Amino acid sequence: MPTPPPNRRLSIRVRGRLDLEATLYSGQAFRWRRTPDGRHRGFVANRPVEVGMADGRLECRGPEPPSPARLRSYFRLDATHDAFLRGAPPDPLLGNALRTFPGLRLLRQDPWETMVSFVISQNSHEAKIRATIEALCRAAGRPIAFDRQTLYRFPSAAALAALRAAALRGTGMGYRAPYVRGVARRVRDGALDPDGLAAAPYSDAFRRLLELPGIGEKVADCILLYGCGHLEAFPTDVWVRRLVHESYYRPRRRPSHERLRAFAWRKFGPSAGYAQHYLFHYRRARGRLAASPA
DNA sequence: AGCCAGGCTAAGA
DNA sequence: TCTTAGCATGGC
Repeated sequence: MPTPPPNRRLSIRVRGRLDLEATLYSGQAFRWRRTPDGRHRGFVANRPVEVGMADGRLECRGPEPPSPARLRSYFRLDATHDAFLRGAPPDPLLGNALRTFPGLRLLRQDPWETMVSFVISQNSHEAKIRATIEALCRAAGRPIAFDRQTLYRFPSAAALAALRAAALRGTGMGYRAPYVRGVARRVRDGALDPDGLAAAPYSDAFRRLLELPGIGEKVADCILLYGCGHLEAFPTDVWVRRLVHESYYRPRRRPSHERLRAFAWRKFGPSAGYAQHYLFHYRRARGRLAASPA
C-alpha cells in the first residue's frame, strides 16, 4: 500500500460563533460527513479537509488544504454574519431561530458545484441528494487520497458533459439526468459562466439561470444564495411555504414565488435569504423534534 | 409499504 | 397568463 501524502494543518481564529453542526448539515451543503470523533470531513474549494472547533478556533487538516483566506470565505468568518444578526428585523419566529442557532452561518460555496447540487435537489430529500452527489463525484470526479481513503472531487463541467448517459443515470438522479447534462454543456460551452453570477445584479443573474434546463425559480434562488453571495435571494421550497403559511399569512391559493419573495423582502429586508436559511433550518429541526417521541 | 421530498417542464385552459 | 399531471428515485 502506498504511503498516503502528509497532511497539513491550519488553525484559524473565529470571531463570534461558528456552529459547524448547524452550518454543515442544514441543507445548504451536501458533501460533509461527521467523523466518529465529532469532526467533519468535506471539501472546500474542491480540496478535501477535515474540520473541527477547538478553543474557539477552526482547526483544519488535509493533504492540500485551501488557503486561510479561502477557509474564511467559505465559512463566512467575516463581519457579514454578525452584521446580519445585529440587523435582523424584530420578528418573533426569526428571533427564536437566531437565538437557537446563533452560529449558523451561510456558506460561500462554489457556484458550479452549487448549480449542479440544487438541480439534483429538486423534488428529493437531503439524504438522497447527498447520496446522488457522492455517486456523481465517484463517477466523474478526480480522485485524491486523504489518509488511507480515496476521495473524489466534484466533477468539472467538461467531465460531466462527457459522462455517458448510462453512467449519469447510474448515480440515481433519475429524470434530472438530462438537466444535469444540459447545464454541464451550457457551462462547458461558455453559454453561462457560474463565476460571473456573483458580480451580476441579482435580477440579472436570476434571469440567466432560468434559461438553463432544470433550473426554475426556487433552484435559481438556492444557487444565488448559497453559491453566489446574493443574500436577497429567497428560495421557497415546501418547508418555507409551510412555515410562511403557519406563521405569517394564509393565502387562498398557493402563492407564486414572486409574491413570496416580495413578502420576504418587505418582512426581512435585503438579507431575506439569510433569514430564509435560519427559518428553514429552525422549522425542520422543530419538525424532527415534534415527530420524535417525548 | 406507501408517502414524500429544498420542483421543473410541458400541455391545456 | 395561470393551473396541473407526470416525472425517477429511494430514505424514512
